Order: sequence, then C-alpha cells, then structure tokens
Amino acid sequence: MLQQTQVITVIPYFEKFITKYPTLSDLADADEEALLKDWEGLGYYNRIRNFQSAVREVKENYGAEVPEDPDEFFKLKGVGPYIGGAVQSIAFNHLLAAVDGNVLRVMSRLNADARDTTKAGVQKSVKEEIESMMPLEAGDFNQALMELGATVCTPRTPKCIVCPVQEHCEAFRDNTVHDYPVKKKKPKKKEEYYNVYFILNDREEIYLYRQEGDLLKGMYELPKFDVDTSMENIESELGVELDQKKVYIGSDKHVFTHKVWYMESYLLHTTSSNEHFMPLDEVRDVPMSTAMKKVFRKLATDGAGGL
DNA sequence: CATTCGTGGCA
DNA sequence: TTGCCAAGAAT
Repeated sequence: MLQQTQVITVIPYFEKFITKYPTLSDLADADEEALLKDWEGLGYYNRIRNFQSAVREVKENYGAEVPEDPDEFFKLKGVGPYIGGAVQSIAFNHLLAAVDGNVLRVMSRLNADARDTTKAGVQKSVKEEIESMMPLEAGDFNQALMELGATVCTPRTPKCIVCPVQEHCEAFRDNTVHDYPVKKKKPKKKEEYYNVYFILNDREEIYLYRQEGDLLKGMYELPKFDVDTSMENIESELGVELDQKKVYIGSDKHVFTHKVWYMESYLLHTTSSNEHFMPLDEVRDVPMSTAMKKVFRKLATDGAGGL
C-alpha cells in the first residue's frame, strides 16, 4: 500500500484490510474482484494482485510463515528493494536499508550528491552506502531516516534549522539544499480524448465491463471510444443497436501519472441486451476507478437522475 | 535503463 | 492552473 502512496492516504485502507482479511488465508482465498473493490480509490491496482500472489506463495510454499531469508523474501511478487529492506529490517532485524523517496532526498543532500536519483543504479549505490554504516538496530535506523525526510528534510521548505544532522550536511554547508535531490524531468503527459457512453436498456440495465489491458485492469468501465469513432463502429464493437438520439451528460478530465483523459459523456438508449449489461442497482458493488466515478457522478447530479 | 502503472494534496 | 511528490515495482 505504501508504494508511491502517502501514509495518511493508506491508513483507512490498511485498517479495512487487517479487519476484513486478518489472516494469510483470508487474503489468499479472497475473490480478486472483492479485493479490487476494497482497494478502490487507492490506485496502482496491480499492487493488490501482486500482494495476493505473494500471500498465496507464502501459504503454499513457505508453510504460511513469511520467509526470514532475504533471498527468499525478495522472490515474492511486489517485493522490491524498498519493501524487502523495510520488512527484513523491521520484522527480522536484517541489516538491509529501506531506500524510499525520503531517504534518497536526505542522502542526496547530506552528500551533495548530484547524481540522478531516479536511476536504479544510483538508488542501489545509496542503499549500499547506508548498509555499509548500518547499526544493529536496522529497523529503527531505517524508520528514523525515512521520518527525518518526511518531517525535517522535506522537499520544499526543509527545516534545516532543527535538523539533527545539519552539521554533517554538505548541501546545508554549501547553501544548496534546494538543488537536491537531482531528478530527471518527467516527460509531458499524453492527452487522450474519449467519448463515454451510458447505454441503458428497457430492463434498467447498463452496459459495463471489466477493463482489460494494463491501465486500470480489472476495474469496471463504461464503453469508451476515441472521439472520432462512428456510431456504426460502436454498435458493431458492442453488439448492440442504439437509438438515434443521444443526450449530452457532461465533460470530465482525469489526470494519471503519465496521461490525461478528457471525457465527454452521453446517455444512449437501446432495446438490446447481452452479457455486458448489468442491473443499475449492482453498479455500486463493482470496483470502479476514480476516473469512471467522476463520469457517473455527473450523470447522478446533472443527468437523467436515477443513479 | 526507460516506461508504465493512480490518486490526492500542495505551493 | 500546473507541476511536483508520495514508505516503488514490474516489465
């Protein structure tokens, strides 16, 4: 949960998961769609699939005991350098570093390190440097380093005046704290323009399906097409016959890490039905991305009422 | 090594 | 309004 996600955001999800899935088996046996519903809104949805995969692996191949051997633990899905170091140091006191964004920022300033911290090789180097001076209280040390970054050595206005390691900080000495960490600039987000359709039939059902591909995989979405797609193509793609008149619902923008969706939504009627149609009162129970929820919200407020 | 994975808060 | 950033990992 904590991968690229703030602690404050994670807390309510964490509470829900440990309550609803208190044991390894509860998580291992859970339905993927139910897990996605509980993860809804947290983003990076592959994380929960990876986690379930790791839990099943532990249950089946490690006697339901989380492996204390770092080499074994690192084999689990979703376990990378950070999670591996964090868990193995905090839970089992192995002398491994837990290098997250906070730690990279702290270390780059301490050393006035101008290397690009987005590069895996640089992160590995920082990890090895920390491990070369790791005290026996590895878990505490890792958490202290992260906490220092989260509360004192912050991105914008670091509180150098109260920093406990100020006298060791090369960037502070040089008055160049704001030059670190060095990161390569992110490429511009790709803009994508879609028409999104609420297709309702006579039985109060709506066309809704699980998203495939990689982005938002497993989350339910409304039929969505490039803006230049003809109605004939849409009917043929979806296997439905659509009434001529369509009602404009609204416009939504949704920003992802690497792309932006611009969505225009419309309400359409059909007399068709197929396996993709779902009763309207079941829509609330399926996992849906924040992007699609925005579109639905507009229908509920401005549209034909009813949801 | 670079790209692709969500979402919300903040300046 | 825009870009940055968050207890990163898989591909």
